[in-house]
Amino acid sequence: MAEKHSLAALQLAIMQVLWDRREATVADVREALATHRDLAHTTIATMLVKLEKKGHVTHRSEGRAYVYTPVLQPEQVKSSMLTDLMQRLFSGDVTQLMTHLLDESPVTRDDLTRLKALIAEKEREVRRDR
Amino acid sequence: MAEKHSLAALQLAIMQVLWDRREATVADVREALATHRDLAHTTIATMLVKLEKKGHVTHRSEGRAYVYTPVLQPEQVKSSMLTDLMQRLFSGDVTQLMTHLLDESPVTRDDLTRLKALIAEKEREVRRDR
DNA sequence: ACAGAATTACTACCCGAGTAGTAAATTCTA
DNA sequence: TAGAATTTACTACTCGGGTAGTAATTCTGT
Repeated sequence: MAEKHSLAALQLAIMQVLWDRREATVADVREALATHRDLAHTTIATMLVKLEKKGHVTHRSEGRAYVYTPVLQPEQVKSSMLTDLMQRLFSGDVTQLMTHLLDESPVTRDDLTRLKALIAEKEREVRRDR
Repeated sequence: MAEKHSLAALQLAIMQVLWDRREATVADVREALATHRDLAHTTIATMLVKLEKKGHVTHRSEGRAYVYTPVLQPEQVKSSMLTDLMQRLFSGDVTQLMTHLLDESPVTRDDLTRLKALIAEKEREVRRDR
């Protein structure tokens, strides 16, 4: 039962950093995002507090600074968000989503090859699991 | 060039109604959503005003009431939102998205069969188009 | 013609994301 | 050890989604 783990843009960006490094201080996060956006130190700090309030991260003290760690795995959050969108846009129907994707986004020959491989793999799994 | 046509939950629900019926009054929308949620007439009205301000709908007067029509096709909006999420979650990589989908969501044997068909179809298209 | 129903216009709130300043505490450094 | 730098705590503000009340207007049935 996928919970409501949806995150908005900046919050997700912050989580990505935490997932990447397994843990990070405010300064770390800020620096990691610096290439894209120059945010105030306090902005990141505020966001981390909010993320902690929502249960997405925890922190421990280390010297003067807080070291934040993610609580959930990226897969969980991504699943949650994807499922959410799939629900809203395609009534939760995977096939519909895929159809749309194949029709409306630029899919290369390579992508198709990879997809076929993925599906073959998945078929083997399904067969094995039952 | 997918613009920023993202819509939040209620706004999307309203658009779905408009797409379904091609046009609708506030009362129509309200009634259509009534099974799920009992919103005040004015809530829908406010939302439609906001949607109009964003360019998602237009209206014409018909008697005492406004008849609203969608400006964009559902595919455009869905593409935009899906692309958006794909960007944020999977750096815009279709294959990654698909992989995640196959790994983390409940995909039935039937789904797989349908997907294979879709891909075969798409391959024919790609071959033809070049 | 008029009471009542329907409808839009306007206003107001709450909430969470995002953004950041200021104050206070802590730590580093010359 | 005094001053500079770092960092958290607290506060505040904007913006958009969501929600709806009240007022004004317009129809509609009797």
